Amino acid sequence: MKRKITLKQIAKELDVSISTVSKALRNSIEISEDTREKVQAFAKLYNYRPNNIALSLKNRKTKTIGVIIPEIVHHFFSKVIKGIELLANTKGYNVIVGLSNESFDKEVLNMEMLANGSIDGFILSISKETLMKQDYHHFNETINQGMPIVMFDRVINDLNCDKVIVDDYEGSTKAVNFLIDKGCKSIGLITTMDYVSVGRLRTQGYISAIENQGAELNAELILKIDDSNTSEEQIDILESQIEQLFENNKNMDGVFAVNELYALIAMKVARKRGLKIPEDIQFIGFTDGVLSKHATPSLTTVSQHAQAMGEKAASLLINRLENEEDEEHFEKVIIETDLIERNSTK
Amino acid sequence: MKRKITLKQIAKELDVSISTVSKALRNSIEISEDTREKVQAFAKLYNYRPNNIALSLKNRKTKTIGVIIPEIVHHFFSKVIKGIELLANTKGYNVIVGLSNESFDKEVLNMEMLANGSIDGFILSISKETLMKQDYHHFNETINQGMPIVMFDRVINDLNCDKVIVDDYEGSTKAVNFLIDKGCKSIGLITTMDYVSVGRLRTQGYISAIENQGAELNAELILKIDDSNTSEEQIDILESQIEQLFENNKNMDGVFAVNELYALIAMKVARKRGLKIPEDIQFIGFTDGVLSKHATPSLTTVSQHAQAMGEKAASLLINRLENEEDEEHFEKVIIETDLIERNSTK
DNA sequence: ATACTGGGCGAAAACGTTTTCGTGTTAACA
DNA sequence: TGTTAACACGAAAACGTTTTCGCCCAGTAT
Repeated sequence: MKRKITLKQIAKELDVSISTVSKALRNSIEISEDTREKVQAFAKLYNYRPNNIALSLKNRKTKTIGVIIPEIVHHFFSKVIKGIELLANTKGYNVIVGLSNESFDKEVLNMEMLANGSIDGFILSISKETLMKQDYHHFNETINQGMPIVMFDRVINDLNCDKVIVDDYEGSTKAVNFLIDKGCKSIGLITTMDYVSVGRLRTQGYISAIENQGAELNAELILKIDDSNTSEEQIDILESQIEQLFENNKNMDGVFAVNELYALIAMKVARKRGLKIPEDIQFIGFTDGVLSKHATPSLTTVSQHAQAMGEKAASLLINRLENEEDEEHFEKVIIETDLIERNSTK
Repeated sequence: MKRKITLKQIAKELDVSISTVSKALRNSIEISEDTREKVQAFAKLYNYRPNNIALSLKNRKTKTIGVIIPEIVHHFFSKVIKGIELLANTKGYNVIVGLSNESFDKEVLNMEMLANGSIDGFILSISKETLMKQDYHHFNETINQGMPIVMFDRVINDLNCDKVIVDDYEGSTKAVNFLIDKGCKSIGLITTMDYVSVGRLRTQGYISAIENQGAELNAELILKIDDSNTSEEQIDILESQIEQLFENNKNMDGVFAVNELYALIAMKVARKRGLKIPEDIQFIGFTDGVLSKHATPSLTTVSQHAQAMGEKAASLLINRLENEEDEEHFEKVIIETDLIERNSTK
């Protein structure tokens, strides 16, 4: 077991100075061709690679991006990571992942762990608990220390950082309008509580689509789920709430859900009640997960282009890291949504 | 924007030496109480945190684990990462993620990027291309340089590292026996090509369960899918292959699939052919993804306990990193599978 | 013979820590 | 008063790089 070789060892072995070795390896013209070749041959033989940590210390940059997300077992987030990793890799960056588990404390802890020199910048999506507490001091402190942040999906507006979001509002109106075009007269909405900004925006999109149609808004048709405690076995509760929604709106012939799970459960309830999809009732979800694609019937959905979001976020961050120029001017990139038609709509 | 403060700056400000500051902050008795308090107060005021990179360089350890996986948009792998992250975090370690995308070259590249000091050890699952080429030099080199590796799920046996695997063989026999117990007389198998070790083992489990029953093995009942080109739109091909399987075995009344997607598509085909699930034909998949849980009908499945695998892998690695003693003796941990009964079986 | 020029190389600083080993001052003791 | 011990602190090395600057020597010009 031979440990990795260092410049110092090469220098000693070849009886030259460390500086000479370093310069020779970097093909400096200061060094004679003879010495250069000798050093390079030796280095190659021993498979020399510069130590990253030493380089990081010297250059005061790590070429590493910190990513903090609420959850990784989640199609959307893992796809974003994929996008980040893909782009980061092409630019020679590594990606270090921290999970907040939707917890404020873990989010803060994770950021503190990474902000002490381990990374050059953050890409993150805010945890639900943080959104609820509205305590953003850790973001501000990080930014004030000169470490750039790029937020995606769950962002807060008045913060000095770049943001990448999906056009939730527009995506929702698109979906609801689509249902209306397909003949739906009574469209239900299954959404989250308002503190999750994406839930709020999607709700607003629904509302404006309905109102633009000249139809009056029926509060009975809107179901707001409290998913703050993310326990797996509240799925039963979810199902009974949706059951209730159907019970209260017997003539409901369309449902827009802000995520695919809600949509799937709703379809299940509809089926139980003997409704045919999409003949009697149509469904659209929001997100581009696997569930939608392989559900029966497959679910028409508003695609968020998660991977593109990740790539864009990484690209924004790396740009900011490598061009110090454009300080004080922050971008807010909006990723367009697409409506993917499948079999849950006519 | 004030950059992070260093020992040197504190020393200058308080007119003491760097060593004094360092010792004062670590509560060394060498330093008088007066000075200690003064330094600590100042440090607290300016929110001093030691620079991780400098510490890494000094200690020659980074407290960071490198994870290389073939794909992250995948329930199994993301759950493993979750387990790794969870355990690593409690031990003060960070996790840096690299994706091989099932490509040999990217796997090698990613490992090289990280093996130069950025991390203390690897946790990885081998890419399909690497398995096919059977070129493991990069693993051996890494190990020879004194950097420990823990492999999970897709492992190779004759390598000096710890391994965490799921008992694929036993899981499969369990599943097939379950189908037999439930009255299935003609059980189909949908599996992958043999070079994917987990596919091979699961196939063997199927075979031995059938043979143990005294039944003769019918090659017609076994469908091996070539998923080496992982293009999304070969799903149609997949479907038609499964269609063929049904066509060739009209009396098939049970199907065991080595992953949940195969099982779902098979259920879809069965439904198209007018078969009722589970009355006419029963299904079991392998994996614990979301699809199984929310499919219609929900899929009985062999659960792999992915998160537990991740935790175990991280724990093995960290143990090895922190106790230099037990070199040369490597563990192979087997995670038991569980059969989760849902509605695709009687 | 003297003064330049420049090629080839090494010493040293710097990045931010921790830690070992002095060293100077003071108080106590003989 | 002289020796010693304890106390409080600082200098410096080390981790592995890169880079600036200076030095030596040979060759060329004067």
